[in-house]
Order: sequence, then structure tokens, then C-alpha cells
Amino acid sequence: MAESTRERILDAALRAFGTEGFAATSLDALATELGIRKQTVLYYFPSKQAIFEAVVDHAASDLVKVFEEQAARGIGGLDQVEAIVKRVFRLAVRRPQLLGLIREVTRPGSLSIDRLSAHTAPIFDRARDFLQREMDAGRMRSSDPEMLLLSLYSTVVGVATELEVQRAMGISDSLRGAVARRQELIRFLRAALEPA
Amino acid sequence: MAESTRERILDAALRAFGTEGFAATSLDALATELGIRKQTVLYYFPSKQAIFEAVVDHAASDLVKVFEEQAARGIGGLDQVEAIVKRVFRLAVRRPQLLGLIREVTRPGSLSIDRLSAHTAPIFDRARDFLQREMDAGRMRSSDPEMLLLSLYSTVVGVATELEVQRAMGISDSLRGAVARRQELIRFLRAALEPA
DNA sequence: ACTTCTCTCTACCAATTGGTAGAGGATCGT
DNA sequence: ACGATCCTCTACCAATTGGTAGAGAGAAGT
Repeated sequence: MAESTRERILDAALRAFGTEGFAATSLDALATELGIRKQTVLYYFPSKQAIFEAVVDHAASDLVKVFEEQAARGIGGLDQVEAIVKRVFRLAVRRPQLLGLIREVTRPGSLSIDRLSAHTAPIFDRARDFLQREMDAGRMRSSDPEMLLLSLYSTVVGVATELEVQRAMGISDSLRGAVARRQELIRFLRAALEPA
Repeated sequence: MAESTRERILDAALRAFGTEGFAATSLDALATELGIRKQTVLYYFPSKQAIFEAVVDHAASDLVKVFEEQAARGIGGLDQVEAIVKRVFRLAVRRPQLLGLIREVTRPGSLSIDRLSAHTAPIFDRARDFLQREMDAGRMRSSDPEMLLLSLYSTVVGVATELEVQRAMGISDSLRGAVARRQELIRFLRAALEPA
């Protein structure tokens, strides 16, 4: 078999949790979508919460991998920021549920936020150190690196995921639209980050 | 009576929908919180969906009011952008559920996105025209105003609402923290928008 | 042939969901 | 005094929720 039942469940759960959200996803709906019975789902995972946590772990490690791969290239300055934005966008286009899940986890009162943090804390530290280093070297405008990281995170995730807002604004959500958004975002970030 | 039952329901529903989300909010929990019975809630609103729509209308008009008030001042350039960011932040601190609700509505598959758009479309047009005007006048870096607006929206709403992310990043979420975030955000936006 | 393990199933459960029907108590204008 | 209107309640409902118990099929190892 190409994909194990367990993996199929995880894939469908990522899609469901990342778009509908945790509360709006029922085990019955999840199972029906896969052509299996709810009890089969509960054979692989002890509870709905456990599925969610497994999905979070899976998604987080995918995300971290993207960052680590890019970090390993050792590019500096704004080119590195641009490369990461491009990678995040590629991810957002290919697997939009992944960033949707992140937004679900970071919602107030989420139970699995610490689980996500455990995965992302190392790359967060790395990103902060990177920004600090670039600032010290004069390749980036000086500011509080943590706050800057928060701004960058908000902007990139927002532009990449706020599809409905874009639709409401009348902005195309086609692939061409995604590329245009990315380009505009990179211009925006470059302007914000370039040393004075 | 200081506040009618209907208004109390709307207030509690805004808080619940804006933090837990639509699906995770039950009419029973809502009623219990108010010390009334679920059927009393359903006396004022025909369905859960109707409550949500009423909350969206209410929240949207509050939001629009904030923008209209600031727009009426007729300040130009980056000072106007800064003033709006400050107002949004004040709103986010005083009534965090309000922006939380916006995020709930803009989630993929939301039923009330058009309802929100109907309220916000005019101020969106106004904001776009404003940006275009400022760009033409050379008071702002030139770029696609719609895309820029999307970036601005994402950044401001993200920084204002992503409390859990900030907590996970180790950033203080106190009032002092909010002010610091706002200041850093304004520096970030000014750098991004200043004419070259 | 037999057991064991892996997997998916049927059958069932108590609790909760959004929602309906209608009784009963105020408060009102007449 | 009287009906009408406004409001909140008790009682109830079918459907759905997450989860349990355990049967049975199939393959694998002995």
C-alpha cells in the first residue's frame, strides 16, 4: 500500500483541523472522508486530542525542516530573509492547511501551544540570533530583534494565509496572485529592513 | 436596568466567539455564563448563526467607527498610518475579542465573511485611495496599494492579536509589552513606507 | 493446526448539541 | 378588571458528539 491508514488519517486530520478548526472537526466526518469507520480512527489514536497533537508534531517538524534547510545554506542579510519568505510561500501554496493549523494552535486557549513551542523554540532562537548578527554587522536596520521577528512572523503568515481577506479585498487568489503577493511582500520587507 | 438582556447576550457572545470560536461555543455555556437559560437566548435570536451574525454586525460597525473617526481628522502621510495603528492597538488592548472575532470570520469556510465585507468594503476603498494619493504626492514609497494594504493589515492585526505566539516567544504580554510592541511596529511600518 | 498479532468492523453508550412547544408571570394600555 | 405583549422559564426532542467493548477476518509465526 502506498500510504498507511495511520498516515491517511494524519493527512486528512491536518486538512480538517487546519481549515475547519479543532472544534468543528468531528471524528465521524474525518472517518467518512477516508471511507473508514470512526472506530478505526480511534484504533490508531486514543482520542481526538491525541490526533491533534500528532498532527501538530508532524506539521511542526515539516515547518522546522524548511527553516533548517534554508538556515544551512548560510546566506546572509536580506537575501536570506527573502529566501525564507519564498519558502514559506511555497509551503503556503502547496499545503495551505499547514499554516492554517499553526493559526489554529496559536489561538487563545489552545491546548497544544506548548507542544508547538517546543518544536519552534530552537528556530526562533536561531532567527533572533541571525537578526541580531545582521544588525550588528550593519546589514540590517537596527531594532529589537524579538519584536522585529514578531512583526515579520505576523506579516508573512498573514499575507500567506489570509485568503479570505484577500478575496474580500478583491485580490486574486490564483497562483499568479500568490506570486504577486509574495513579490510585493518582499519589497515591503526589504524596505522595512534595509539599513538606513 | 443598565444593560438589556439582548445586549448582555451580544457581549458574552462576542467574547465567546472571539476567543473560543464559533464551533467551540455552545448556547448552553453562553446562557449559563449569563445566569439565564438557553431558551431565553433563543428567544432573542432565532439561531446560533443569527447570534453570530448580529455579533459580526456589531463588531464591524465598532471597527468601522474607529476608522471613520480617524479618517475624518484628515491627517496625511505616515502620521495618519501611525494614528490608525495606535487606535487599532488601543482597541486590541481594551477589547481583544473584537479582533479575535475578525480572525474567526476571516477563517476559510466562514459563512459570514460577506457580511463583514459589506461593512468594511467602504473603508477598504477609502484606505486604498488614501495610500494611492499619498504615493502620488511622494509622501509614501510607491507600490501596489492593494497589496500594501494587505501587508499592513496582516502585520497590524497579527502583532495586535497573536498573544499566544508572543507568549511562546517569551515576549511580555503586559500593557507595557503592548506599548513596546506598538512602538516597534510603528518603527517597522515607517521604515517600510517612507519614500526612498 | 494453533496461537498470536494486526486491523477493521458492528453495536452501543452517556453526554451534549441546536432547536421546538408551550406554560406562567410580569407589566402594560384600555 | 382585562386582554395583550414581553420575557423567562420547564419540558422535551432528534441528531451528533467523543469514546468503549468486543467480535471477526486475515496474515504470520510456531
